[in-house]
Amino acid sequence: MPSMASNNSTHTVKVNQLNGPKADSHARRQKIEQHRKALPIAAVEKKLLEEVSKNDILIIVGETGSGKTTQLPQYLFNGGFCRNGGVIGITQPRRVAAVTVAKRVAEECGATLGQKVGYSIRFEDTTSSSTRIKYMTDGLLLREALLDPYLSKYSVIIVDEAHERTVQTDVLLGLLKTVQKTRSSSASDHAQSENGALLKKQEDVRSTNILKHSRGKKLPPLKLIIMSASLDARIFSEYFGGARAVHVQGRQYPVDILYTRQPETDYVDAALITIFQIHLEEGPGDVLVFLTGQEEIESIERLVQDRLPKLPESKRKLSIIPIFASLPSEKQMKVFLPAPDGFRKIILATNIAETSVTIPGIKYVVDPGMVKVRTYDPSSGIEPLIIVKTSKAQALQRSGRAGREGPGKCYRLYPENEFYKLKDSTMPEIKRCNLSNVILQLKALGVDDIIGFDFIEEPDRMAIIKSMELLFLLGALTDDGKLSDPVGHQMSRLPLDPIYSKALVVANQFSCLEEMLIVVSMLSVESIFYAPREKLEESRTALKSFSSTEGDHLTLLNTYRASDEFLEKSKLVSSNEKAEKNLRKWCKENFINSRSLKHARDIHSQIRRNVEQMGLCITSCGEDMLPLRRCLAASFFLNAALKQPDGTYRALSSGLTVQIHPSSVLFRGKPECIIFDELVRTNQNYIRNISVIDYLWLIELAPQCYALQE
DNA sequence: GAGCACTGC
Repeated sequence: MPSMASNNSTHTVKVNQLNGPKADSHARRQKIEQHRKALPIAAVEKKLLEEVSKNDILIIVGETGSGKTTQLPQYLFNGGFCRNGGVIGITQPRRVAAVTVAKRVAEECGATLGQKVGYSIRFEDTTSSSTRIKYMTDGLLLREALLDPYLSKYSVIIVDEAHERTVQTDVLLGLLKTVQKTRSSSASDHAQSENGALLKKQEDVRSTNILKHSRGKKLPPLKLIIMSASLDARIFSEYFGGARAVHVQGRQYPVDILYTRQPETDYVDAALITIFQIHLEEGPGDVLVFLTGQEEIESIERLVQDRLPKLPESKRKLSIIPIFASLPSEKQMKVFLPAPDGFRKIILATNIAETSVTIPGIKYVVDPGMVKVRTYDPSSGIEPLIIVKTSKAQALQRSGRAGREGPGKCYRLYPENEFYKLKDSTMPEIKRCNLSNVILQLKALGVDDIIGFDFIEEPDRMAIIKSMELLFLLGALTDDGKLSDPVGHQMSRLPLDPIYSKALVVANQFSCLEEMLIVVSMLSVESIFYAPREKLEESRTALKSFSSTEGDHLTLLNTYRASDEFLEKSKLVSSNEKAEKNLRKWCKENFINSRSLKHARDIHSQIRRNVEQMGLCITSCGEDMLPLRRCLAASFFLNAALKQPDGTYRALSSGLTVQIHPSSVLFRGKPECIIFDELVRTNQNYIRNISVIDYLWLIELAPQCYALQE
């Protein structure tokens, strides 16, 4: 291994001679350089460059703290991999990671963000024509592929965190495998061919390779680097034809793993006992407890508070901090604040603390070994959340949270032999989710044979068939399984659930695109309304001013319009910033989740641009909401339900007995025929976001599914 | 009369 001894130590002399802010920045640059050189990956810079030069595909297994995400792109840039204007693209599964890493790397390069180094995520693109190191989400790169099927601007693509195996990462790997083959083996005359022809042409490429080779300009080959933190690189290596894998050391403090002697019957109770045990017997340091959901977190919080007065006074200095995704962000921020003097922080977290949020100061981790996951039942289309045991990889990830700043301890609330019985890794998302969106995107990329597509791991056959069927019934696919024109093509361009895309594509014919843009934006975000138990009455009164007797979709429309009107008025008299702040206050008064509303506004402006680019005319139905409800029927027809004599409903496509969720404005109304947005299974089958329709509309607008019954 | 892990375009 080449030694990477410091080669510019002579600069140190100069630094001491400088004064003022310049000296500060110089000192800072030096500090950055020192930090970079001390990273484990720095020792293998030269070796890595050689490996990338020699191999078109390289798997890098980098442990936590190796520095791979920030350093490798810089090594490649300095190693000449951006010659001829090529861009190094690095994908991340999460937005925050793309943003924070890009900022850090820009600083390390001494560049302004958006110049040499930038990031691009949905709603936010900081890159420019001079950007050479581009961090982005993997979903965004997939979208880019729809416009540029050969990803021609990239000379290197690094897929980071591939071990997480998100749907987007898996699809991206399949796409990149083909893109790379095409770019290294064939002429680029397809580059000028129409979008979406990429994989369809793949067959021709193989058979008429030489012929194609002689025409057109050749695209430069694509270097592909897959980075994973899991110790097992085999699956990636095998997928890429026995690709070379290299290992980069990490830098983590040791974490003591402790197990229970016996299996615990009640992990919540066991967690509670462990919290107190750590607090009373262990030295200073904060505690991170992994729980499965909000309910568990709130119940443990109450239990700890209840027991606290029973402790000796000197031992009562515990600060309990809950964190989960739906918590308002200002409350989430509390995990980053230091506890009051002498207090120990006990952080009660969901999976959010496993990868998304890194909390400083954690010395102890309590891991009951359970996690809540979404599953998918292809036959009913329901995606229930269930509590299951974690995988070994997950348990390791959790315990690692205790060793970031110093040696730590992890308490696994199960016996050691149970650990060995756990699955090695979590089942990839693609094997347990609805595939309709994935299939629509692959079709748009020209993959006609979905079952024959080279997935790193094959999805369930039944799930593929069910999703194809849905797309066919929506009119996105033709009889022979090809993307339909224009409906399928238009739908694939929209970053939405296929049913929502369908609603937009047909809204034009109902002259209600303006309204439908708002409705699908509001449906696309987490719940807009919140009703805290202690203020149930107040929140209900607030909702009343927006509610419509015709259903929740119109209620969402009214809400959006009311908020928009408020914001516009506010902007007339205040600065934009002040107006946004006023809007947040307005949200609070009206029991609306302002984060969700902001998200809906962002989606709205994006999809409005999308439909304009498609050349659709944005029409409005004005005061008459009938066309809007008919349009909902024309797109949500698979989610239709009829009232039964006992007051429950029968979902027409699945035959399931369902109930209107109590949060719906139609909960008491009980109309004869309705369409709904989603079916959730808890104690019962509940349907949410519902609108009143006429059964005859279904026969008229969805004859492929409904006929007049004799 | 009910509660929902986490991401992403």
